[in-house]
Amino acid sequence: MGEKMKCAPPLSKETGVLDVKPLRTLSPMFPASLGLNAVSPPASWPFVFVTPHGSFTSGNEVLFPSNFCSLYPSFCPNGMDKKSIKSSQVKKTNGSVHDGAGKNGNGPSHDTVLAPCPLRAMPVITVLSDNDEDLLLNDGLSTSDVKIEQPVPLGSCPVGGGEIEGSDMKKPKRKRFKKAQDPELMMLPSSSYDARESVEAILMTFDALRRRLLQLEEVKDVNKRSVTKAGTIMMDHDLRANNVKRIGHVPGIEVGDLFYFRIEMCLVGLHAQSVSGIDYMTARFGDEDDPVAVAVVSAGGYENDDEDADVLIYTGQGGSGKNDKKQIDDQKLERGNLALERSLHRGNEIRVIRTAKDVSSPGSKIYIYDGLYKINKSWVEKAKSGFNVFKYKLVREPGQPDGIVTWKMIERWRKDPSLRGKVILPDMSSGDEKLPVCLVNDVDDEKGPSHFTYTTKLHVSSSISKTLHGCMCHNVCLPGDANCSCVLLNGGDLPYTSNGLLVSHKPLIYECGTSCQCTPSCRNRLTQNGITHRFEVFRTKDRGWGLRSWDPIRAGAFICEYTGEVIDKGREDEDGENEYIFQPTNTDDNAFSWNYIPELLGEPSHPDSSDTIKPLQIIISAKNMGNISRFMNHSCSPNVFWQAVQRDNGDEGYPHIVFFAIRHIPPMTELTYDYGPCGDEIVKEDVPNSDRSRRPKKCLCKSPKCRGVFR
DNA sequence: GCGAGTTCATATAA
DNA sequence: CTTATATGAACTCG
Repeated sequence: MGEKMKCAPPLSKETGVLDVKPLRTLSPMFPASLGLNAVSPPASWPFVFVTPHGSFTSGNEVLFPSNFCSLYPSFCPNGMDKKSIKSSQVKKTNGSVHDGAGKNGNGPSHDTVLAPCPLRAMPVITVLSDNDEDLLLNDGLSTSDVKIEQPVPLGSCPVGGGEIEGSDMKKPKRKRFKKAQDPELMMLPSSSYDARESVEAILMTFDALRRRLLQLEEVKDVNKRSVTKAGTIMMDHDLRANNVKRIGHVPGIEVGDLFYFRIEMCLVGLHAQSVSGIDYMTARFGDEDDPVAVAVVSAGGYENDDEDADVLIYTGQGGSGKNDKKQIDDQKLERGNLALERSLHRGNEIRVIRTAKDVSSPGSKIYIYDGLYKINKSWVEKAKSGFNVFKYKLVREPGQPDGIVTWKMIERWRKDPSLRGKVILPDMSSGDEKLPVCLVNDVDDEKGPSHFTYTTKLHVSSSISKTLHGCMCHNVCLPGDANCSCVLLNGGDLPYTSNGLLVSHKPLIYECGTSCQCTPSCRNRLTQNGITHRFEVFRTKDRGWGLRSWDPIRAGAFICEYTGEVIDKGREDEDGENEYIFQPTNTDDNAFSWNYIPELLGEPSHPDSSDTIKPLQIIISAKNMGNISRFMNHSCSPNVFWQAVQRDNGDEGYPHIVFFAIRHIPPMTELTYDYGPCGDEIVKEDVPNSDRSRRPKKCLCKSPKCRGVFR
């Protein structure tokens, strides 16, 4: 796309000189999207990826592009050849015992040379059972206490520097599922946090790709296949995690994790079947091989709703007609049914994925990982059709975090909000929001936050210019409409999908405003129409009040706007310490790593980087008036990011600040965003008076990537 | 607005 | 390498 950024390099206010920000190595927004955590790659080198481990098999020489080191000196350690850096050694230690934690100096340290590698060969965390699998399977039949995660050997990493593939790229050979016994795969462990990071990065990349494909499909009249297309692209590029089937816990995946498509569970190794409900593998028990089930997807939704949430009655597969779901034959004891039967005898753990209806998009389902179960008994039943079906009773293993129980609990609250309990205020907004926002305290005796006025509006001082743009669309703005001035302002596309998801993070998004002709139902008015999730402000254990949602929040979904009063620079702390300040930081180029990778679609890489982004002047104080966003806490591993949206005035330094979900967020998970790094200048130099309110505070986010302090 | 039916997909085991 | 299988996903129709 030939979109041109109109932003000039920023002028420093004090000197009037070009204000060139030094490149930062902090990753304020996204811990590691595909390993791009340390730097954003230069546009001319789009296919550079950095493994979160920094470990490569010995003998693999990885080459930097010629300009790489000059652009990112922090990446190229002194004394190393600029063009060719031999990565740190990875010992292949067949059979040796690892502690599996990586925290005791066993894993790669942060000083390890991070060597970039072409995308196709991006090392994906792959998880193995211990090489002594026989022992594990017989000893309690659980691998859940063994966490050995490894990057796959970079066999396909081309030596000689990554050739950039364009749209004419050949279909790469897809890697098959690996056998857990393969000694090739026995390598050093790394921390389980790396696995989490990898899983999140894979899911983020998939969904960004999917949203972009959806956006393209709306304009061109092509086959509507964004989900499968995005999935195929991910698979073809080996952008996946846990590509080794295993019994029990899958590293990087936690009970309660959400998925919107079956392919998402394939990509992260939770459930390898794209359609079938029973995932199984042949495992070795002593000197016998036996097929056992490793994961099942319960597609039945809540049909056994009143039953014990820890029990699942699962029906076997097979016996149904070709294009028909009806039984036309007895089920046979083969494939998945056989595996489930063997699992009953072997007593192995089986991952269970339950489904719920997605209320925000009727007809589609949400998949919820509900943890490990074991089969308790099995029997054959005559179905309504008169044919035999297999039934299996699965019972949840004790001691796991809540999964589907939380969903069922919220379902009850929704019908009768009094069941929520510990409610201080049923609606903090007193009806101003479209949905009530309750204030709850499950933790201590605090009766609520100090007084403020709830407002859903941004209160702007009159000095801000009000020149408005406006489109002439009659009903609603349509994707690809070259006559819509709002589409053009947004670079040729509507920024949101038809179901209200942000496609890509942008320096600035132009929504339709008061001078646009389109109706309020125009999709380009997403964030001005108010909240769409049922939120609660709750008491945290150690960080005051926080924000979370009863509803699941999908990646890219609009959460809320930062409302309050726009204040002049230098007046942030006029009446003492002000913890309710929003001030945009211009150092978050990592926000753009949330976006899809253009090269995967054969598009040129986008020039969205810090030097094209005009810094925003706006400072918002929510001290005296504000909404739910004033309760959102800081995290160094956030699940929410902010986005500037132009809507009702012409001054691009004073946009609205709105929040979107980075990834799928399960119900009752605290929402957090990154308040931005402490500028070095603030930490090192004396804090000027005008910056007293921005004094660095000790961070309690507990993220492994925690920077220790925030503003 | 829904449920049934249709079409076109896909990852994996065998 | 090919083929059969499956509690898919998105759409159309009544």
